[in-house]
Amino acid sequence: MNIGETAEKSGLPAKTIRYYEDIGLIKPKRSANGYRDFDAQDLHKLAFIGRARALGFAIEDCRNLLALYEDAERASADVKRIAHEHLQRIEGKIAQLQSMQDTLSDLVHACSGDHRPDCPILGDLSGMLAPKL
Amino acid sequence: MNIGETAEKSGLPAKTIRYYEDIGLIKPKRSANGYRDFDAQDLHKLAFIGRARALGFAIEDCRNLLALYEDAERASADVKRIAHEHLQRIEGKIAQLQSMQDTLSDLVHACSGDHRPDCPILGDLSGMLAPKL
DNA sequence: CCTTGACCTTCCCATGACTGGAAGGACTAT
DNA sequence: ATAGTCCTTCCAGTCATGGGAAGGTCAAGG
Repeated sequence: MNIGETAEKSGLPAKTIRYYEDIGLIKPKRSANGYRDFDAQDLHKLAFIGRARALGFAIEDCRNLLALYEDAERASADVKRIAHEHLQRIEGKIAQLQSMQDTLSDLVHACSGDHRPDCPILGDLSGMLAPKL
Repeated sequence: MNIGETAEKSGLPAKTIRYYEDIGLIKPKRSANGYRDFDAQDLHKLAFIGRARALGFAIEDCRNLLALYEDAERASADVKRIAHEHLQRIEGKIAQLQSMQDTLSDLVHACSGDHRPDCPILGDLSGMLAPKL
């Protein structure tokens, strides 16, 4: 299977699939003409990576998860640890974004948004207004 | 004021301040010895940028916000539009992260996390288990 | 005057995970 | 033969820095 068909079936862009080969996540065979030749297992791996990426796992996490997936002797504890650490990173990011959201939401609501120059958003950024305690 | 003192007072690393000069956000004077020489206005701008960055605004947003801040004839509507668009991007990111969090949280709880190989996390990633409808 | 150490300068490289594009070879259909 | 689509590699860019090398400047102490 050529890269175009593989891209379509996996849902990943061809560029991304080449990149994954570059960094050693997959190792497709080559046809006589030099084209990459993907088999069902390559496709399965790509779909695995795609789902892991969609859950926000970093590439290195994907590499480790793939290795565990292919290791029949794995301990689920290892998988759980990776996922749990990732979950905590996500929770941290959500908290950070929600803090931004809270402040921004207040500022946007406080801004009249008309032709006049007065603006609490700029006031906050300039440090001239004390933020809420 | 040299860059070290400016970094300390603004809370930004000296590297970052040099970068901000590179991309034209600030234009500090130079002393005879070639050192950057920051005045109160430079420091104020840096603090402004620092606060905007802390709210997640992109550098280009910061540039536009700074220009509006320095324009006495600005319309607050322009500021509000930038902030509102940014707020929507943040809300989108939060929603995306919360969706990941939901799935991951379920998977992590469902994984026994012991020495055995059975793992619903890998099951989900491999596409072998139907996710909840 | 010389040295040490702290500061400053510019320049280039690395990050993460791709994405875009150029230059050129391979295949298919007419 | 030619056109069009696919494939290849390689190089550069993204975003907002951070790290580190090589070298100039300055203030203090001996």
